[in-house]
Amino acid sequence: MPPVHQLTELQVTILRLLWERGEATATSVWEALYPDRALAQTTVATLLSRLERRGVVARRAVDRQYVYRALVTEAEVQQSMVSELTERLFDGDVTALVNHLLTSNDIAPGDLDRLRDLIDAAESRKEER
Amino acid sequence: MPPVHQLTELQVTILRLLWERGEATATSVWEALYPDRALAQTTVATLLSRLERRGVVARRAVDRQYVYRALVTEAEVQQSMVSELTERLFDGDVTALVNHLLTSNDIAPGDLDRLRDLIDAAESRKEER
DNA sequence: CGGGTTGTTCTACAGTTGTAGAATTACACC
DNA sequence: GGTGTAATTCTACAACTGTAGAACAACCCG
Repeated sequence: MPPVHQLTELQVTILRLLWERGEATATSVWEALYPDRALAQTTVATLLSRLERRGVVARRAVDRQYVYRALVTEAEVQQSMVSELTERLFDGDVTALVNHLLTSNDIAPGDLDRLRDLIDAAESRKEER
Repeated sequence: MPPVHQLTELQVTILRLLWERGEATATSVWEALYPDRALAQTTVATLLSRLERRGVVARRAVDRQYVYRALVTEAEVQQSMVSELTERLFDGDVTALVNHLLTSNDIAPGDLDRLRDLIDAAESRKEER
């Protein structure tokens, strides 16, 4: 697994499409993006080429076009970006991050119960080992 | 409060120093950074100037130097960067983020109990309103 | 007053990103 | 076999970032 370090918003957006679909051509990525971001096709092609050069995605030739797929998993990117952010903004203190999330307004009423369940699940996973 | 959008790692590192200290001269920021990142003093000065131009920090002249202070609060930056990340990587689902954190190895044994307390606290805050 | 010291600003440069037109390639079909 | 058509690659550019030397300003001290 290559070092993911940081990806920009647009790069992640593209990766998400690849994760969802497994594989996709440049054109189909462009189409999927279009409603939100009306980029030129060549722009998307450029982005994908650069990601390929960086080793973030790979491609294979099919017919007359390339089909791209992600070389990094969603979990890997989440892992590295979240821990980067935790480190940077919360001094590595995960509970501080969670506390921030709880204090923010982004929490829906039912979420709190779901979180308790998640914590219980995490606990039993821990005990198992 | 100005739109913070995204800040790079180094920019946040500098801001953190300003938050800790309230105010700081370019030189003292440089000194504090030095053990970790051996930058030239002029580099740090450049960074601070640019942040000032962007309205992220302000400065006032004292003696023969400038004293910088942050114009954005730590909470604001956390807010905007975390929700940005949640949006981007977890489709805005905060519980998915927390779940990721719980599943990762960054959780210390005692953290789970602390999190339960935090959830309880969040709940009573919610009920109060 | 002259020169060293210290801090700030200017200028510069390479790398990355978002952006996309221009050029090229390769088919597919008449 | 010539010509659209569709895709890829090349080239370009502005903005931002990390990086820092060079130049400048202002003070302090002898």
